[in-house]
Amino acid sequence: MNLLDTARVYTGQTKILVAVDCIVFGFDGQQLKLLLFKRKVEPLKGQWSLIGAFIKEDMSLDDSAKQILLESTGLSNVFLEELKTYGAVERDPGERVISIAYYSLTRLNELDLDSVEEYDAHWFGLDEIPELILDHGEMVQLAIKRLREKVRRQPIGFNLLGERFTLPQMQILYESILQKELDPRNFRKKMLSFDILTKTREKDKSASKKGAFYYVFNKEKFDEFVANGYNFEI
Amino acid sequence: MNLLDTARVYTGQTKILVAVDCIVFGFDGQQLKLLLFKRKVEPLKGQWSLIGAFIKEDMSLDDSAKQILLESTGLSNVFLEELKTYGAVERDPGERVISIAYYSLTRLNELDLDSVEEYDAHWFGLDEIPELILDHGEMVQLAIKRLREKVRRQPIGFNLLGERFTLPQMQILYESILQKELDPRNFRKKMLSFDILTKTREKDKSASKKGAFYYVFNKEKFDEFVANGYNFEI
DNA sequence: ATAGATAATGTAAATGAAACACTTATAGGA
DNA sequence: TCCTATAAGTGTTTCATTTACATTATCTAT
Repeated sequence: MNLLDTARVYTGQTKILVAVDCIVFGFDGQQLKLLLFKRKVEPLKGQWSLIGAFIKEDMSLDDSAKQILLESTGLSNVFLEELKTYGAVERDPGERVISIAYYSLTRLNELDLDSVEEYDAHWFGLDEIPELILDHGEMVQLAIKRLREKVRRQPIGFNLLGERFTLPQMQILYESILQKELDPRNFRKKMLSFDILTKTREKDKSASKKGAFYYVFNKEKFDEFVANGYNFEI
Repeated sequence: MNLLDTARVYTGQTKILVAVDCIVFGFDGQQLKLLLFKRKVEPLKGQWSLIGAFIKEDMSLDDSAKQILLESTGLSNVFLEELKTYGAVERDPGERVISIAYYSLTRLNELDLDSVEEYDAHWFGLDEIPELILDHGEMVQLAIKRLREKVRRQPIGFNLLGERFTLPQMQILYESILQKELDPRNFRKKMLSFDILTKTREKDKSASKKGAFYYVFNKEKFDEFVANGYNFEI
């Protein structure tokens, strides 16, 4: 009997544990960071891990991911996207688990610190990520790669910044994601050319005496931009 | 009790049916086609569907997808990549099923026609795709979108052509994927500039009296190309 | 008043993409 | 065998985009 002979016959099929794991990125103004958790249960208790949970009978994958994020960080309405599904037979030593990895971009300063502490979490710079359980390290590396690709095509950087931000802040963010220095003149020119930022009259003076003007993301213009089939290369 | 309190406690968790569905693309020399199957079992028997099967206990997702493809088309060693995982609670009326969609690019002329016929399959042009069961239509649309993006960045076109091919054939393929006409001078210039094609001495005379030279894909040069961090915009 | 530090700005050169038309090779029929 | 029809093959110019690069402006603190 081969695979297809039994296709779509529901009874007698193997059911499997399914989990969602979240790769949570945040930006602290200097560098891109990753939120990791100390695993609380056996096996592998005490080791660093992504946050995740099993899928419940009555919840979709996307909703599960959203809820995990809400419970662990207090954040909702964040950028959250499926990364890849991991389904090697022996990937979890406890029992077979298929895991759908999601990655999210969060505003680090809006985080609910109580939630985070409750779960024994810690932010790590990308160059100081500890060894992770199972295939979580692989998930993280793929997420970083995907983020680098995506940030060049879509303006997802806003998800990592606060409501308002300065162009120098934004440049630092892009530099920390792409891991390379960008020319400030070219960066500003390009970023402003999309015409999706609105300059405010206030300045952020925390980083310099002169101060840098705050900008806000202009959703209406962005929606037009998307409708016209955007191209957002940095 | 919230989601995270129970995270990674294996016992007592809900197990779920998990399936793999394959979107199979092929190119017949004129247009890009999609392989669809008449569903053989209830519910929804007789309707058009992607080919798929439930995951067995002892097989990874990737291997399941490979095997499905092998059984239904006789093809192995084809381009096969995860597309997205579909996990809405009510997506399957029979019972909850989480499905990992894969898409593959095959050489239509190498297909095992017996296998295909045995499964009541049919090739459809992208403009004549019938209504599909469940969320398979959505999967197909996403796969087409992904293919269009991907073909601009990676030389996956080779997977849809035979061992050897002419540049006009290749241009038709790209035009049928991207759904727009390309300038033959610019296309050839660009394609040859990657330096991953080797010209042979034979010509294909089926399409013209003059005949077009066959080229073959040069894997060594391509590997160099990849190693240097390619960029394959068409 | 000045020094120090970051923000803000423009232009020229190089590269890459797009637009465009004619010549070449061959088979098949006159 | 010569002519015709048909698709294959080829270069150049224009335009747009990207990269490289240096100075002035603004403000605070001393």
